[in-house]
Amino acid sequence: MVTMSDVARAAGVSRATVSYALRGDPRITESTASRIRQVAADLHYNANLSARSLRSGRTGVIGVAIFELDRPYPSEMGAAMSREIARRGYQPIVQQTSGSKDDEVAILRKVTSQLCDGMIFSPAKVADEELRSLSHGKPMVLLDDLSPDPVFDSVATACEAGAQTAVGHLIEIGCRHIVVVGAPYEMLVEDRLASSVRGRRLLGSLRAFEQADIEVGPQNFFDIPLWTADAARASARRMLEADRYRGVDGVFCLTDTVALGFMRGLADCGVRVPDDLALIGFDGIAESEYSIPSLSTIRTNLDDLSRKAVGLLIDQIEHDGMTGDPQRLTADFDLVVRESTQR
Amino acid sequence: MVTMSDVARAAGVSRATVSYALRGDPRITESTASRIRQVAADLHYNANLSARSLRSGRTGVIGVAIFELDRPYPSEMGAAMSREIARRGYQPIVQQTSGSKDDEVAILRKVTSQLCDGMIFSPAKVADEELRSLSHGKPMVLLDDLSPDPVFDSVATACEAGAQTAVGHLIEIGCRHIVVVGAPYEMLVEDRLASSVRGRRLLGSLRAFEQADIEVGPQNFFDIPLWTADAARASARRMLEADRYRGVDGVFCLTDTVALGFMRGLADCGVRVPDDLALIGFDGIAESEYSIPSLSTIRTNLDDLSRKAVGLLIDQIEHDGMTGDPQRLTADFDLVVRESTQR
DNA sequence: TTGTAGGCGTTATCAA
DNA sequence: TTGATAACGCCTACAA
Repeated sequence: MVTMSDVARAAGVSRATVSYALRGDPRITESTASRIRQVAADLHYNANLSARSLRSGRTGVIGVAIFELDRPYPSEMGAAMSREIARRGYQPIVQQTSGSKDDEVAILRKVTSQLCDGMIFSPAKVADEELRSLSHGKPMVLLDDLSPDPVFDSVATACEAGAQTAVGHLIEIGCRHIVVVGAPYEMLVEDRLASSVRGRRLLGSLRAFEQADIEVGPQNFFDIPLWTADAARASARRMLEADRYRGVDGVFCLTDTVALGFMRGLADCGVRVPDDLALIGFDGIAESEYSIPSLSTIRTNLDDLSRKAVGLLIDQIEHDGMTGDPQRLTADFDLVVRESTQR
Repeated sequence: MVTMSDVARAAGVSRATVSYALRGDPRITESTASRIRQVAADLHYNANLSARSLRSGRTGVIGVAIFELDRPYPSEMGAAMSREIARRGYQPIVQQTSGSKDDEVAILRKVTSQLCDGMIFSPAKVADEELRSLSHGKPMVLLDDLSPDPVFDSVATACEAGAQTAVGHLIEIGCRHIVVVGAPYEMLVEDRLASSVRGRRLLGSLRAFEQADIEVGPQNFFDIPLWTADAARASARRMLEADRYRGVDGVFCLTDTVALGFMRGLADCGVRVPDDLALIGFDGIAESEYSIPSLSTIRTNLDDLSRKAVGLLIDQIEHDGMTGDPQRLTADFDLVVRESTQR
């Protein structure tokens, strides 16, 4: 390994001079500095991150922890975050939490507080208070943290407004019996506070029903065991066969992945979209554009989400922590109308 | 921050003893060790990775650099690698190279050689020799590195055998005019050595044609500008309108993403799959199971790929470098027959 | 404008 | 079985 001392020796200066020169400190003359840069390049010198970090407490790395790397929405989000982090001059690293609490904790302990100057984190299992102690004061921005008593800055997707728009769209194109797929009716009662993404999207749906003076009951909600394409596909038949859902002509799936799985399940049963039934999703994943039929959806603007999240985080990093109360921003979204709701 | 000294003081022992105890060194009595672990836990002590790494040269982190985080195949691969790395007791981090050479180089210089004990890397733009110097002797395993003169251990997808199986399947179900989408006919001549994934898949296709005594020409190959769903979708119409491809009844797309985009493009033109035209892809991404119609494909076994790649890498890490010549393994695959080739 | 020196938290080598 | 001590490579006051 070639160290700073090697560069210093080769350039005939001291280690300190090399350090200053490479970091662009103005006190070193340009001629000396450029000679040193040349020597460093010739020797393939690379500053040792561990040493620098040990000494300065900075690594220039920002971490992004997402749920599952192999699901479309989280991975598109991770990609957008990575691009924005790089654009802001930091090195992005991505990790998957797999939704297990142990993984979340391990990542926080080992990686965040060690390798990263800050972290963008989407907490699934770890509570806000625990996060605070795990973060050891390191800057952190949360995604879709809906806890009533936030500890960190956060950015949320527009769950309520988006869901309201989705269901509103179904109503507008003339659907008479609309079902929201992905959460049970009972949840409306239990989680009226809507401290989860599911709850928030449910709430937004309810708003749309209320606004159109549509009375809702269990027949307007259909739960599935997991938000996966598999579960959604299998569930479609169950819904079609249930008396309660007879005559459904419009479905809002709480995510695009669920929508695509559900659409596939409908195809398995010979139900045509949009002819027999209109379908809309939520997220705006890439596949929604290429599916047959293409899927209408509420598209979260991931560039906007990333800009907001990374912006908040870098503010914290560069100003030594949060200034004032935790902020909560919301990402832009738009309604994308495609074939699946074309009547 | 709570350091080792704090733990040592609180436990009434020296720093060295703490270090040994926490790392399970047998020379510390179990009673002392467990007392120290208790104290460390009480104080929420976390070993400082930078310091540990500076001193020992190990971080316990393995990096995975993939092309694009938001494309299905790379992201599924990243997820599988992450799981395998974690299973082997290391911390996985993932980075996207975006296919730009600068990004690849930056990641190698800043992250690999610094934060990671080793790296799994899929080189797009950087040549083997350059990699060697960038890696600074750090363990590395490459994916789909087909250079004739390998420098690193690598794992490849079964491009040739897979493509041969795919085209063979189309022939078997009775297709008479088969087109390979994703590379031009001319490439067959230019790249007979097949030092790229594209070339290898082309070569495999050719084998299948030869084996069935089918003469091939430009009418059996159709190039698209990029391996994206977008480009594939737009290209479908162009192919259907070209004289040369009149009467096509079977298509092998060089990746699933291309296949799904192409299928969408066929739908745009009113061509039905599989009735008018059978279609098969390559990779085995999750969406291929849920598309309408579902997509037949050559599925790369990502668990097998990960086990092989991570296995090779950890061998290098734990035995201080490669032993002997670079190895080249190949991942298992299987043919998955679905609706798109059901006749 | 450049050099000297001390220390960041850990691990490894000794010595006790 | 444990403890003192010297690195690891870099950064930064401070001295020259």
